[in-house]
Amino acid sequence: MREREGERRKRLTRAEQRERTREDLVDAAERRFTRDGFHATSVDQIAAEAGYTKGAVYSNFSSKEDLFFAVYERRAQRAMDEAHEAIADAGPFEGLNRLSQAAMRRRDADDGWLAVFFEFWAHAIRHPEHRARFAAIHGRAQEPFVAAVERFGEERGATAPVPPDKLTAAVMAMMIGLSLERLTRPALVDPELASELGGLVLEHMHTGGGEKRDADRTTAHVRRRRASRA
Amino acid sequence: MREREGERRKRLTRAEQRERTREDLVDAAERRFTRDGFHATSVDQIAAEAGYTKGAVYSNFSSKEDLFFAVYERRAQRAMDEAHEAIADAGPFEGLNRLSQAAMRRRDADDGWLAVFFEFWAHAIRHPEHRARFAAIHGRAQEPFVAAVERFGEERGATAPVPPDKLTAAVMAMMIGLSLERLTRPALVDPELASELGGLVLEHMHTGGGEKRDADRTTAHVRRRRASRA
DNA sequence: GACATCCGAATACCGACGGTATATGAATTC
DNA sequence: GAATTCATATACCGTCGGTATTCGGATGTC
Repeated sequence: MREREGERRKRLTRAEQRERTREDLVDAAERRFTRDGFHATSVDQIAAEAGYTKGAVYSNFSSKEDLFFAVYERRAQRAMDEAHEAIADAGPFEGLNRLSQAAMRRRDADDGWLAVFFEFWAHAIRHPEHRARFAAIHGRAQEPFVAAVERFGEERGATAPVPPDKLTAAVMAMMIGLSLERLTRPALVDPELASELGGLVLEHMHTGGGEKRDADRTTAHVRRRRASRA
Repeated sequence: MREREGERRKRLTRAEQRERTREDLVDAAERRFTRDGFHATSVDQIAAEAGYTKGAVYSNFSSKEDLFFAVYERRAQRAMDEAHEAIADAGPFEGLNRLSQAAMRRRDADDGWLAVFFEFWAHAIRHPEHRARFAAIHGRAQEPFVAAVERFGEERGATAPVPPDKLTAAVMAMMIGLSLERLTRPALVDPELASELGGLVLEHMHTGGGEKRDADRTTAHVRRRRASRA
């Protein structure tokens, strides 16, 4: 890694060198984190994989978490660009459709990232100094979907009883919960079920909720909620 | 902790002593794990909280994970007993209703456990030697709910297009995803929304899916699924 | 009841970890 | 071309999970 594509490092200015080191480290961190997880990957291993030592890491990042955030931010940005493009190209319906299909196609290849993402999420819950930054990226990554849900409602001419950001968060949380389950008990999760339930919820929330249904077909949960309002 | 309620430890037989030590350690582990998390809690701290040293832990448990499993198994057993009782007492409708209310009431108090549960789940995903045991407990803990979903379907006289264990796993995964989201971005998760969506999915799956609806009210996701079948 | 055995728990120790303080040497500045 | 700066390497720290060993009281035997 001391040379890259035959190009001698010596030719680089200090700022370029630093930038290249940063990129090398983020690349190596992404490979190792997704392969082995956050805790199981040591800072030494990442540095070695990139062709440096720990000193390079701590001179470019303030902590192991900061390095992970660099990976996360890059991945989130790419996903947002992809989502924005799909929705701008094909509108909210077909855009979400395409994104959902693409995610399904990538499913197994993304398991490593998904695993480390959950691991770091759990880590962030316990460490207030990282929680806000995690929540910020996680929230920003959902913005294209919130926008799509808004347009979905507009094109339907229906307003959901829940604001679009909360509705989007709920639907995505559902997908995420199913992904988490799939990593532990793969046979139990039908991949099509996830996207069908997502669609169901979205639809339901834009057709007046359960209020058009007759009482017999209402679940205990919903009935209890109505009772507690009265 | 060397004495308990004025009772001298010396009076105990060796087997009783060992059993008491185990209980003390599991109690201390539960307190520490739920308060600080799995990785942030050291085996030394747990031992000290229980009034022992690390030696006591490793003479009673094969690893830190084994100790966590002891905590998890005890909690799972208690939850199962509670669920079985509620459903046996009040039937699947009102039983799930009561359990859902009880969970809502405990919500904030259970955050610590929820956090360490997620943390360990992510840990188990990366460690095959613990994954099976985790999946077994996690699966067993859902059995009362699977049974309730089955009875729900029977009393409705409707069969869901998805087997009850998969349907239960999906609904619970949804709840879990929303809980996870709430730990990071509390304001974004409406607590009532979770149980309403759970009820919605359950109901929907026992009323012939979306097939009775007209085409206009079907989402892009569902339309795509139907198209891909044809 | 005295002695030998057993075994649960305490103690001492190990390598690996994240992080820090310091050293080094090449790029930059004057 | 000497002084300075600064990115990276190196040496070191406290803490961790886990293990090997030691210790001492309960247990079994006569």
